[in-house]
Amino acid sequence: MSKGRVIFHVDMNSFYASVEIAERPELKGKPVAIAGAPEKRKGIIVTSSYEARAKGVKTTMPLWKAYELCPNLIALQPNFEKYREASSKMFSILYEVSPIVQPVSIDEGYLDVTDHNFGMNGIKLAEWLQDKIYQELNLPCSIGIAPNKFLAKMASDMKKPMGITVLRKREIQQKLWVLPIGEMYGVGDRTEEKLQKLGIQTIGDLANHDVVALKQLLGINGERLHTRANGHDNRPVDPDAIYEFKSIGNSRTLPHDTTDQLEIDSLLDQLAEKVSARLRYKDVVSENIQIMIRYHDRKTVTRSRQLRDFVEKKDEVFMIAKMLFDEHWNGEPIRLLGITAQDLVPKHELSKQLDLFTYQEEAEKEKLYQTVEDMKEKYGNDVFIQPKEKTRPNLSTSFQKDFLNDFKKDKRED
DNA sequence: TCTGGGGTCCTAGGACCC
DNA sequence: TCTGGGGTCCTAGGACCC
Repeated sequence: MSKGRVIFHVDMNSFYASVEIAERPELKGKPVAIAGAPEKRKGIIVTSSYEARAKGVKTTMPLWKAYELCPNLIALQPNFEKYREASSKMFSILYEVSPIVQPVSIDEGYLDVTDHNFGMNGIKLAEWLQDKIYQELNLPCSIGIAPNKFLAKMASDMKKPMGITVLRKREIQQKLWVLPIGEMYGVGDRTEEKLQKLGIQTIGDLANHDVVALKQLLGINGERLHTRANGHDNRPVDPDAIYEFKSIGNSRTLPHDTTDQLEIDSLLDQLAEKVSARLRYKDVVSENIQIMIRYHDRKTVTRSRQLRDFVEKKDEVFMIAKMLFDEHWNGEPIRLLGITAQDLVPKHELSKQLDLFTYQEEAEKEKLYQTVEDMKEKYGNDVFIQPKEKTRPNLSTSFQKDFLNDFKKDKRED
């Protein structure tokens, strides 16, 4: 049997608010909240200090409601640039402990310290780490210590702020099973409702419930939750996970619901610009563009198109988004628009396919090579490892130009 | 004038193929 | 003469998390 692992889950406490307080000590001890533009309707609470939470202020609560509960609330505009910087400093400290770090969001991550403990036991090491983050960045965090990711995650939630919690396998019954089912990671409102209908109130109830019934109710997720509730989770801490992103999207809620074509086009244009810039920054191309339309009544639809070419340029992203929008908008007032690039492929993985396309074009033009065998001879078998079955008419030339010209003309005529 | 913006994973139906 | 079974791809929506 292999040796048990020692996993940390490090969770920054009310991160955005703490970063602001670290910078402005006069805010310490006061009810501070980070919220979107106060004059606009997107003014919702993103996070808040523990003093604000004590008054009932919660994440996603509209700002006006937070003021009702806590009249002396200090609401600050978010500064994500600043938070990203603090985040990267925090992760640098984690990497000083172990190279096996998996960031999962801007303010939390897993560490595998099984073989990276400097001869300390888990608690001593966690104390050292928590202290270092606090001394160097003036930011509080909670750390969960457990033999796997799920238990470490649950443990870090048990003592906040500045807590350190060990959750051993043998302590599950006493520390984990007593928690209400809604507090389990992976159980949201909908799942909680469904489980309660089976009479499941606590994580312990879930752990001891018939797994077949759970699978029937929740599909594969039922089985997984059951396994986790029993303390099993063999997922490794994966330091490469951050490089494997699946989609890049931008969306924005309009200042007011609109049916105005110019306003809509201008927003689509901005979103396409952002998505494209981020694709280029990450050095990937996309094979599938999705738009999201949220209507005045919050009803939300998504529409996507699988492409015959990879796209990355703003004009390409815009064109496809605009096409999808025109095809599917029902004419009702719109609250939010979004564009997401999916099916991402790193550019460096593309060269072989591109070579093949170029080659096919050449071959067609010059009629030099007529058969697959010819191609194999010239390029080797490698080019056929990932065959693209569909032939891909090139979307990026005349069609695109026509489309964009039409669009610009439409705009002028308005 | 209730509910932002960034993601991941799973499900389910229809088309299509063998 | 009335309809199997398996697989993949595409699309849309839902649940969940921070």
